[in-house]
Amino acid sequence: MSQFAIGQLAQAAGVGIDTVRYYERSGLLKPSTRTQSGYRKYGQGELDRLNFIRRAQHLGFSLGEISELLAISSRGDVEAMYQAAQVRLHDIDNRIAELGRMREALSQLMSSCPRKGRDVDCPILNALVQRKTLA
Amino acid sequence: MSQFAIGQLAQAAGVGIDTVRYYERSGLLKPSTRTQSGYRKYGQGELDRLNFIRRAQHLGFSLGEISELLAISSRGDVEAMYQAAQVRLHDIDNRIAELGRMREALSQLMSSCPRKGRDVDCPILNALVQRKTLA
DNA sequence: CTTGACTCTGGACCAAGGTCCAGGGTGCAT
DNA sequence: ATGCACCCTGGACCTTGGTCCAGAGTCAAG
Repeated sequence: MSQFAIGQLAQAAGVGIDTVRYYERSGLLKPSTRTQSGYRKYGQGELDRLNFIRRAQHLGFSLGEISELLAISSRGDVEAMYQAAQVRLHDIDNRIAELGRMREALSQLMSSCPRKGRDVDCPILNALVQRKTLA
Repeated sequence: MSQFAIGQLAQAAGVGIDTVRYYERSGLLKPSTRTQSGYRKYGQGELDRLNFIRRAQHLGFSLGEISELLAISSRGDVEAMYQAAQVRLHDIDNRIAELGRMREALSQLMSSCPRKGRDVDCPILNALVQRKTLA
């Protein structure tokens, strides 16, 4: 009978107590029972669920998405899981592409910056001030 | 004498009026003058500055960083500008790397997902539930 | 002179994901 | 039986970059 108080659960999952309560408010994780005095009690299933949430977050899912993932998971719906992963993957790709464009623009400006001399010779400054636009 | 009211300035830069006032609150952009009745008046310099802010944002700088960039720019400090760009570039690289790790983990899980059949055969589900850990 | 568009201020509100606090109650060990 | 660690609730607060609102004042045209 592995039963945890909220502090033990939080520690076991490496999160803060307030985070656990926040997840509960968000509808992601509720205690399996409460004691007469109102203390939350969690079992192994809740710890698994909490770890699931953390791992999904690590893959970049938002809490809202994770809520859906948990429902999908509880249905064992493999196809839906795959679809959700695909949506996530596309989003990650978009973000990488956007950052790549920033990176490109910035490094391009930097590569032609003399790093000394007058401001009018600095392409970074020029690009931002639009004295002459290089990017 | 190109003088703009806030609405004209906002429109010229393609931002909202509230955004201009927000930048003012944030110490980024203040009107060159005010009319007797308190209306903000902006000149070409302020429009340039606002465009600078927007372009820097587009390169991924935060408003706090942009505040520094503006100071650097007004000093014409090319070296500092380059340094700031470099810091930004590293941050972008870090974010790209992090997203790349997510992408890798996710696509790896997806590639070995049969997309049908029982949940125990879905590596995505398994990774999240830690039924067996694949990632 | 009136109408309508514009602007003013101060402050509230939004997303997301927490984090912290006060003022109390509980559980366990000594 | 008392001290200390733990837990409860409800709500406020944080960050970032805005967005929206009410209630009031202003400007330009007709």
